[in-house]
Amino acid sequence: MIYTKTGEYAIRAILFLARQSSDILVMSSDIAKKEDIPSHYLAKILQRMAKYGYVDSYKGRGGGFKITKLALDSSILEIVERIEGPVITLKCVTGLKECSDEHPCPLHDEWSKLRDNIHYLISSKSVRQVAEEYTETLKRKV
Amino acid sequence: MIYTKTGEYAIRAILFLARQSSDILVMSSDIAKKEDIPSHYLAKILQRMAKYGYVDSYKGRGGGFKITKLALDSSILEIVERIEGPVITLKCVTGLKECSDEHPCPLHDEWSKLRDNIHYLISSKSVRQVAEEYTETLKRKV
DNA sequence: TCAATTTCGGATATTTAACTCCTTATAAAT
DNA sequence: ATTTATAAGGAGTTAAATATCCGAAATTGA
Repeated sequence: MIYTKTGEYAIRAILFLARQSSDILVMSSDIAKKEDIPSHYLAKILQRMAKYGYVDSYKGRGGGFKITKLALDSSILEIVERIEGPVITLKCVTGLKECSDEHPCPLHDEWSKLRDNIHYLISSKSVRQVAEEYTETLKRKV
Repeated sequence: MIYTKTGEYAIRAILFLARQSSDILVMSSDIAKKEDIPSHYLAKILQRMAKYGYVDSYKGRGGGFKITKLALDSSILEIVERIEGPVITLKCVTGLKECSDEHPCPLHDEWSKLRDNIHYLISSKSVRQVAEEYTETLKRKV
């Protein structure tokens, strides 16, 4: 896996919220049900994301969460790293201690490229873009 | 990270053994010291690798481990997956439940390619090749 | 034969991630 | 006001990964 579960849950929740119309509030428990995420655990994650400014939260009856502009304009990578720390930290796929740009192991350069590609893949589009494109895809398939 | 620590330790140990001359035995504790791996923990991993046939083990005074042909001819991926199970299982970087080849999310195809590339990177060369090429690199740099 | 050394195998401990539960604060509906 | 519904926050539990410890078995050297 490339994220922790916590990070994965965070993204799933954010992308879910990003696909809702901007004026409604969604309850934590609804997201949990729809996305099949442990309810109380997700609640904690949303709580953190509210602190980071990725969602706005409203207490009390009729309350819930909605995504913020900040999150819509952020990349998946940014949000995940905020939640779980650096993504793909392994120095090199060989794990060799001495492996570095100066003393590269045989896989080092290729691995560096791939790692960059992964980071690019999840950072070059905004959450908004990903969500919109995904919605389009689902429509077409019907 | 792309491997668990256990998997990483296993590879480091295997690559270390692959770089030793074929007639000597190396003690678990030596590998641990040289590769900076928790000694007792590594011992367990070597024990498992002995069962899998990746190393031969010799008890008693003067005993230790040496790598087998099987391991030298295996890829890093094969060995890691034997130790820790499938590498990079996450369905997709978006984590979306509905995401699949039929209903691909916007990152799905690119991610599939990258995942294949990673697998190729760590499976197309044998441990022997990687070890030899790395030894060459280290020589040149002196 | 005995002592020393090394792996083996099982048990235990520690750490971290994942998950749950309970109480409080807040807001809306009755 | 009171009830109901929701998030916030703190504490606790479970599970899995990581790490340590110890006695047994095997092998070598004295």
